[in-house]
Amino acid sequence: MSSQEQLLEGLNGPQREAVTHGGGPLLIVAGAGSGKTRVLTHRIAYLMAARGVRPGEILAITFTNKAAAEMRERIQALLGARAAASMWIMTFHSACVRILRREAHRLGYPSGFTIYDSADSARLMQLVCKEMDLDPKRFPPKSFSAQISNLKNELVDYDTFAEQAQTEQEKKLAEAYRLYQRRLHEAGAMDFDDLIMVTVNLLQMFPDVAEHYRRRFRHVMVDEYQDTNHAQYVFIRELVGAEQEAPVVPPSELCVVGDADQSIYAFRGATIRNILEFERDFPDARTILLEQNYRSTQTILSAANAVIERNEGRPAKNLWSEQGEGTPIVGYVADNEHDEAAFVVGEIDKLTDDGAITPGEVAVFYRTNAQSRVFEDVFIRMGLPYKIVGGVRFYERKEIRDVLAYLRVLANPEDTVSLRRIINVPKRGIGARAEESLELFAARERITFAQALRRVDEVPAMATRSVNAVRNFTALLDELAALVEASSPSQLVEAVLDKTGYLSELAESKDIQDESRVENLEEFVDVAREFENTFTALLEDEAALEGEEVVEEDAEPTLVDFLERISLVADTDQLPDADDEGGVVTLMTLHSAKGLEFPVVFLTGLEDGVFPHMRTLGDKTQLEEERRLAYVGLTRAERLLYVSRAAVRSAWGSPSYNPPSRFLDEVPPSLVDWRRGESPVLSAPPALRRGPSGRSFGGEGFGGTFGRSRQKTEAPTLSVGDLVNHDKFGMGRVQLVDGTGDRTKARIDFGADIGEKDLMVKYAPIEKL
DNA sequence: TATCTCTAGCTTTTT
DNA sequence: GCTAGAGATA
Repeated sequence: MSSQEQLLEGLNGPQREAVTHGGGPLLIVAGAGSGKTRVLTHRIAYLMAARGVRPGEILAITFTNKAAAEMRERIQALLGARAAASMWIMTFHSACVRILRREAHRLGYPSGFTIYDSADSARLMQLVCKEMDLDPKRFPPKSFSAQISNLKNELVDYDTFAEQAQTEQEKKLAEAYRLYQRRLHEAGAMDFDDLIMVTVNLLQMFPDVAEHYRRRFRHVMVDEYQDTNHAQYVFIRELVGAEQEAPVVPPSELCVVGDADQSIYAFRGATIRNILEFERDFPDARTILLEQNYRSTQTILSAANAVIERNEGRPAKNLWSEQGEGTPIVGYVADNEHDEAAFVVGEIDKLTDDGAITPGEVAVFYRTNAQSRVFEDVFIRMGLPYKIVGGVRFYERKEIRDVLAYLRVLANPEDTVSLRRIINVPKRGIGARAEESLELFAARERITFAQALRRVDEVPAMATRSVNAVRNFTALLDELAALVEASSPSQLVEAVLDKTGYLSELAESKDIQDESRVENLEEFVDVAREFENTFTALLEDEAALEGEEVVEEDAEPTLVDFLERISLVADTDQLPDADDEGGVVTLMTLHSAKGLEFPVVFLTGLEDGVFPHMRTLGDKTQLEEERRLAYVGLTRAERLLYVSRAAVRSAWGSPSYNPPSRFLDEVPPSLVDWRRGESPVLSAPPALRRGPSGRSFGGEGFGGTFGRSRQKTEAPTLSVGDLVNHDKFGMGRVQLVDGTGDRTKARIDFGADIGEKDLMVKYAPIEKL
């Protein structure tokens, strides 16, 4: 059998077609569990075996590092490490950074530009708003950040936006956008959204750059295409060169894979449009449907199909399985979240005791990270091994960010946000006052903050003590900067910890928290060492591969390489690794669950207000996204699926009585075996019940009359334009009413001080005037 | 200038 | 129930 035949063996009809299709653009609509990654990797292998494509000509783009790592692994298994090493298999952001490092100088960025994550960019926006003297109540920096991020995802630059700005809000936003962008550029920094947008700009402004990458990447593949936003879509289009009039290089072959039903990132700009309109965007496109599911039992698929069918206007798709009916779904109604966690742990205990299941085969899903705490408590108490994916990330810890800020300043002295973060950390007597003087001086002299530091003697009204403190600080930076050339990243980390006195300050502290900080910093040094080892190995691989080209004599990883790795590979993405014996139970949010599969899945917190999330209840579009999220969760399960909810759950410190999730109602009852169908807690008198916000419905606590529950009798019927009075916010006017019955939501404008609020009419303490 | 205390707002989800 | 930022106090 030829190697080509081997590659096609075991694939079903549509899968084969997808692997062998050549020529025009290809859209693979891949239902959950339909062997999408298998098709992608086999397609790549087939391209090489049957069509003589070189690995260097292949670009495969994913959304998460997790997905990229998995694909690389599977390609390695198929084609060997050498071939895998010279392919670009990476996230959108990594691919763009790689292009930008080479080309961004054309737009005035240093090649070692800093990458600002959301926290950094929020900080910069705060500085910008302060500089503009904006009232944070009326113009919240956070909201500005969010809006600018949206604009960038739509490829709207500040000039374009300024032209169309009408209201005062928009005009201020336009101004903030411009200043923000200027500060970024001055700092030699880009935020996450810039990485995509600037790359697009580059490809559009410099034909030679576009041509270079078009020549290189003859085959472009995009995974999770339903999650692309507009900027990413244009990036792909430019890279492929689909729309040229008279192409110098013929368009590259494009192959995208996606499933509109699994689009769960619309909230950050992803548009299903891209997948729905693929055939219009790329003429001569071919679409192949993969509908056979190899993962789950028919019971699980039927449940998932029944739920997702409630979404309107989706192209019909019917997942089917040959795995048989399997076991019914197990349902459980707990009294509260502790009870729910205890049930989950109890079930896992039973399953693993029987020996039928190992902990590593079990996953517990929840909607928000906050829900993980209870599970963690119970897992620890019961001695069940577990692992939480996501949550508070290592690199978001204060001490790590502090050290990182030092490293970034060493790599890029103009990086203002980082510089200002560490200017007085550890405390060295440069307070808010001194910082402000420096800022003022910089503004007046039209120089950057970093330059102002160097001219501290000229700053007026600066205390001698402060001047000395600043001098010592710059001397410290210079001392560290002198080490950069000759040191590895890990040595630099150690030097920073030592010479700044950061470590000794923590070591002397009596605070127990600081002990774990020291440990985290030690771990960080290890991370740096680990990075050096793997990086050097990788470089050698690549060098060996491109044999005829110049082999770099010193394949030492630089500080910039290290920082980039940390910005883009947010966590040492802990995939559940099948290698270690038995493994541990995986706990994660539904979002991080995408792309994974487990024999046993617990889907928890199925309550209206939790999942679907409170903020989505009144909005049909958002609710449909929640439903897709439910679909993703349900389809992760291979053999055994549990669904559970809690009658009471404490949120914001006080209990809230949530109704069952509507998604539960959408699962055909015949598929669910309710271990416990209701909770006695539900029969508590209404006066004792509390709404999601913790306010009691009726009178105050026990004193209230049962009959006076606001739940049924007092929810006012509102229409747009009504005047209302709110216990806390005062008078307001109804702007918008949405939803029906208990789920009615109203947007009410309470005037300039408070602004608009979206309130659940049923729960909010409002009366109609 | 540094530290303590209080309060508001907060929880989606990720690169 | 927690945290970041504001304001008060030493």
